[in-house]
Amino acid sequence: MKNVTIKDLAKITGFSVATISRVINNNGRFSEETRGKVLDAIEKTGYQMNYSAKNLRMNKSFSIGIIVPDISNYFFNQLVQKIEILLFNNGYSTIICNTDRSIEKEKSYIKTLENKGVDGIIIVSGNQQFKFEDVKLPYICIDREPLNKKNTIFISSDHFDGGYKATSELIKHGCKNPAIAMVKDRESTSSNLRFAGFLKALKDYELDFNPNISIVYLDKKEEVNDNIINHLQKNNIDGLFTINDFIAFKFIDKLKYSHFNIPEDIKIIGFDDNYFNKFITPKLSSIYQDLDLISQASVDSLLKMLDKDIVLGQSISIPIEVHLRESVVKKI
Amino acid sequence: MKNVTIKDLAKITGFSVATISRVINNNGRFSEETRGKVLDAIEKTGYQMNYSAKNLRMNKSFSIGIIVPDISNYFFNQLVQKIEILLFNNGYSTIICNTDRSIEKEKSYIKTLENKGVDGIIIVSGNQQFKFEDVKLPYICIDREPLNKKNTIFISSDHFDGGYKATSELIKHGCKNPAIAMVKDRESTSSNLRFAGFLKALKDYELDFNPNISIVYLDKKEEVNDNIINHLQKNNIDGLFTINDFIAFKFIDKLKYSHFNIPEDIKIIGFDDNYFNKFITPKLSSIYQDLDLISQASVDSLLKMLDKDIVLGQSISIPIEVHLRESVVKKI
DNA sequence: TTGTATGCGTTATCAG
DNA sequence: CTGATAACGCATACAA
Repeated sequence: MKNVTIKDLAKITGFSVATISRVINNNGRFSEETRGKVLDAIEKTGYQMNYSAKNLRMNKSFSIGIIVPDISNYFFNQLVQKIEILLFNNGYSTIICNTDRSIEKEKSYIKTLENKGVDGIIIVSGNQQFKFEDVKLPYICIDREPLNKKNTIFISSDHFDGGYKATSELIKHGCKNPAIAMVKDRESTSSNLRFAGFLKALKDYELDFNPNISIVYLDKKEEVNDNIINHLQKNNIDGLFTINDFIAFKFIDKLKYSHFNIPEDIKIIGFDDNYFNKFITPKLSSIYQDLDLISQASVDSLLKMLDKDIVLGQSISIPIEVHLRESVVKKI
Repeated sequence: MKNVTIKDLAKITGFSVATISRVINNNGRFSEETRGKVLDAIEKTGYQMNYSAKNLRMNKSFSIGIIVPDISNYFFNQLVQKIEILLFNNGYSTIICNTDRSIEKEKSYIKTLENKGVDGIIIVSGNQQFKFEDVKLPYICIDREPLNKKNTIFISSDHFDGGYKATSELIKHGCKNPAIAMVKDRESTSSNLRFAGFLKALKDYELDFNPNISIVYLDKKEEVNDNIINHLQKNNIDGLFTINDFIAFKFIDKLKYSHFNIPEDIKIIGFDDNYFNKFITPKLSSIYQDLDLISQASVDSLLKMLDKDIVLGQSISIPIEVHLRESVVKKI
């Protein structure tokens, strides 16, 4: 059964393909009667638009690429899912590219995406080193501040505020010697800002900052080993702001086999507010990022960008929320 | 800067577009010398294939739709991610459709996918009622047994074995009165088989089955409420096989506020082996599904199907594994 | 308000 | 081994 085309519709209705096309796209002018007849024919034949032809003709592909460091991470996979749905509802397909935090992969993916003819790209977080000077497609950045903001939109949670509030909560609940746990050599706009927020809180509450003590570095595999636990013990760390929830999970798990009690001896707060925070023991406090707002803003901006209907160079900041649970306050 | 096309390459090299096309696709015959020249020109110009044109001409789209009941579910989102990567590596884009377990949405998505011109569809789990008689595209089924297997491939973990082994482990570890927890009115091939495995285990170990006691139904929101806990208490349920890990999480959370201790008073085992099982207290036992094998088999089958290089009607069964943890055995 | 004709970039057929 | 050309389905400039 051959697919029916506008040519067939033309034959059936007696109009020309041009008129059919106009009715379908609702542009140009035609009589109501014509519209009715064409719509009838479409109904009867089950006509379906051939998007390859349309795309070729209009030089569009109705697909968007999204570049993300690590799709197994809660925040990223939620974000991708939400963006995917929003784009789908706008008629776009989403092509997901997982870089494994490798700059080479990122570059190669961007090439592939250009090659595939996507209409635009959403770049999520990732290593700061890579510049986008040579990306010709419209793109927006989530959580990674581009060096040159002139021709893009930058969307991000207020990570500085998140780091600040996370640390402040630890201090307000009695921590005299809080530390931050982060991954060695993993630089990103968002983690840098969270760290800056951490520092600012220490300063505002007049606590000392000693980089050798107050920063707990994990290796790339994010392993929490005995050395790290010893470090906490030796230096009387009584509060821990982990750069994300997943790392907090690993600390909580490891600390079960130590002399630390949470939150009595050490309080912990993470970032992202993973769905499972409520199900671990103790329930994990965290900084909540509004995934719905972020994805909505991203898709809106990108689609407007495609329509050249937006001023470039903007930065959009999404507020965070503190979600306090047992890992900081026993009774909640 | 206009995109360079094979026409430009033809002009540059002095060959015809036909020859250029042959070299690019490596079909037909041409001299090594020709190939070299063309490849040079491609290199120099940075030529990129226009897939819309190719797709139009070849009546292909190099995109695949995947229909999934609930992307927020661990098993489904992992599966989708893995399939997405495999397809991408084969040059295909993936269009993800989340049905929210609604048959209407499912039907409408299938229409949209046909409309978008995808080359094939992967259908994951979902309600059994829907028939695929009218799906014209090639499709494969994961975890949902199609009524008519003649023109598809059916891929699934061995859910019966999973249900059997989960229940057997409870019994072997001392449960005299195990129950199964499942969602009311959510019929799927996989949950039916898990349930069948549960029944078979009871029978083999000569335990009674009383549907009013041994089946714990949750409502669609999967809420574990006080009534349910009372039911466990009143009927001396000492083992619980939950139809997935997520429901197990909710039980574990709720049971913390009851007189039950896990695993002393009641043992729990789930299904899917969620990544977070290791991080909750007690660590959750589960039936592990091999997501890599499932996704690999699915993509392989579908791609072969597109090449008409596979015998239809096959069923592929993927073995499961029991992962025992603290929720069944205290020391592991 | 409608029709005609052209071209988007590619592949495939046929002829040389 | 290579070239000329038609065709894929659609949108649009221009003509009527």
